[in-house]
Amino acid sequence: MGSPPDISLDRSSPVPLYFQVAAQLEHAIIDGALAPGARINNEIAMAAELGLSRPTMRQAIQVLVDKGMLVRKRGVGTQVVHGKIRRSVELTSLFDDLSAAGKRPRTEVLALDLIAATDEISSELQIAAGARVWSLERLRYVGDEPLAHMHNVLPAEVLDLSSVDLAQVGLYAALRQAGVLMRVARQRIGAKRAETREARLLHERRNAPLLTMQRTAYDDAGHAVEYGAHAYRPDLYAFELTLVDR
Amino acid sequence: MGSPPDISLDRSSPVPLYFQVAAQLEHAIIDGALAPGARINNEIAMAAELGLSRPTMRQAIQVLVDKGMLVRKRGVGTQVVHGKIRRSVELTSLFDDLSAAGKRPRTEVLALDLIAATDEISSELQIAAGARVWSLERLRYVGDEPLAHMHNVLPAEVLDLSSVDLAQVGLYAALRQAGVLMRVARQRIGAKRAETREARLLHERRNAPLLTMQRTAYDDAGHAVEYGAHAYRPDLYAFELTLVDR
DNA sequence: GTCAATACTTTGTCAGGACATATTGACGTA
DNA sequence: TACGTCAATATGTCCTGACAAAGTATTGAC
Repeated sequence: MGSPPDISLDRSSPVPLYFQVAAQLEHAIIDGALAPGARINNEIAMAAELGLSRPTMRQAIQVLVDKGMLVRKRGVGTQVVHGKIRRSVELTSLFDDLSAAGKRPRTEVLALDLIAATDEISSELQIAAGARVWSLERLRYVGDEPLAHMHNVLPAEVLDLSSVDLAQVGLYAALRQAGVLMRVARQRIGAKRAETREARLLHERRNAPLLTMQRTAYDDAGHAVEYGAHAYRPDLYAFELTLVDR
Repeated sequence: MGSPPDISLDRSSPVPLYFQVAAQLEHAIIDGALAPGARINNEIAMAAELGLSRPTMRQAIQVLVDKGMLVRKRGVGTQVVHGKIRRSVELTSLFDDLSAAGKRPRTEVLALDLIAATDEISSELQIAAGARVWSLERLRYVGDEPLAHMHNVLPAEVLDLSSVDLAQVGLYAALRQAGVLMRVARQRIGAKRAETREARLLHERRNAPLLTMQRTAYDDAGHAVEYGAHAYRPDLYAFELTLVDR
């Protein structure tokens, strides 16, 4: 068994105990104090050391199992996953992703219009055909190079996009600021040829391969709040994710 | 509150109670007995009706929350997610996926060799350079059309691939049959141009866009058991996934 | 030395209980 | 009508306790 990392709990904090433990274990893994392949102490002993109940300890460990950082085996114990963990699948925007990766994304708003939803859009967003929606077209740059061409559609009543500085704020951050809690997204990742306009926007040749993603995002009441169709330059972007089989 | 679906429990079954409940709730959602947007009964009442403890009921619901089929809100209740749920992100092979989708996948093995791991392969699989690995190259068809060109590499000691009928059995099924429990995979999805040979294999034009995926899969002890590099025809395949923000 | 049985270890499942927190609706007041 | 307050509702967190199941180590017999 590995020696336990230094975990301290603040019982007066509003942050749940299980979350505090999970966060500190996660740091220990990321910092290397818990090495890949290392066995951590058993959950009964750890719970006793920290003065927690076992289900609380289990819940903390489960958070990291879900992130793919720990694996558990009945009769054996819990081990740090070998190999580099990139990130779990998360419901974040490209702006959030690039920012988190230390890249300074820059956004150019190509068009923002309040339009009537087409049949396709109304079907995706499950709203009445002809309902008012924001249609937002943007280019996202990293450095001097355009990385993504993005078209997003949102029901008008979700938020007033005209009052958001979309060159500075990612779309999802704006939704969060407006109190929209996104909980579920359906996503489809594919590839296509760059058409003439899009190729020009993305500094690629016509017919160059582009990585594509369509997404419909739903809030915590289950209402569709965004439909997006994005195209990315594959030399500048890829979807990296860690899958965990429970 | 919606009326509770008809849930029956077999307490003599080895299947955990929480799993039985989750499965039946899932069927109720898929069959339409629980409509999108519908509120399900509160967890305390449901636990009482089923003669379960509340944590067990919570665990069942959590399974479906993790699958993106239910959303929970404190003070309000638990609701079926609006919108069609495709599937959660799962650690499955393309063969499994296509089979589950009712498509009859056909496989053509192009090459199977026992080779010495290159530096790149040994780095990905975290094995010694020069160690023995299986190198497997295949084409996967749906109907008469090739859908994917796949190259997979596995450490030799994981299983003996030469004794597997890879035209009939998916690679992951073979690993499972050999007792390998895959738990975590790192995946990278991108796009590229089809090179000459690959284009010919996939019945595409040279330089056509292909959807790509590289994957390293780890077993439940954290050992890398597979590295794969796949290319798909984007007209025949896309990655569809449902993200859940917990 | 090998193999089978047993004991030990550790996670998985389940129960019952209590309190905290967020949400919503009803009601009262200005 | 609008706003504030309060109670009811429902999930979120945490605790104690017990048994089951899977994996590993140890021991004894051959």
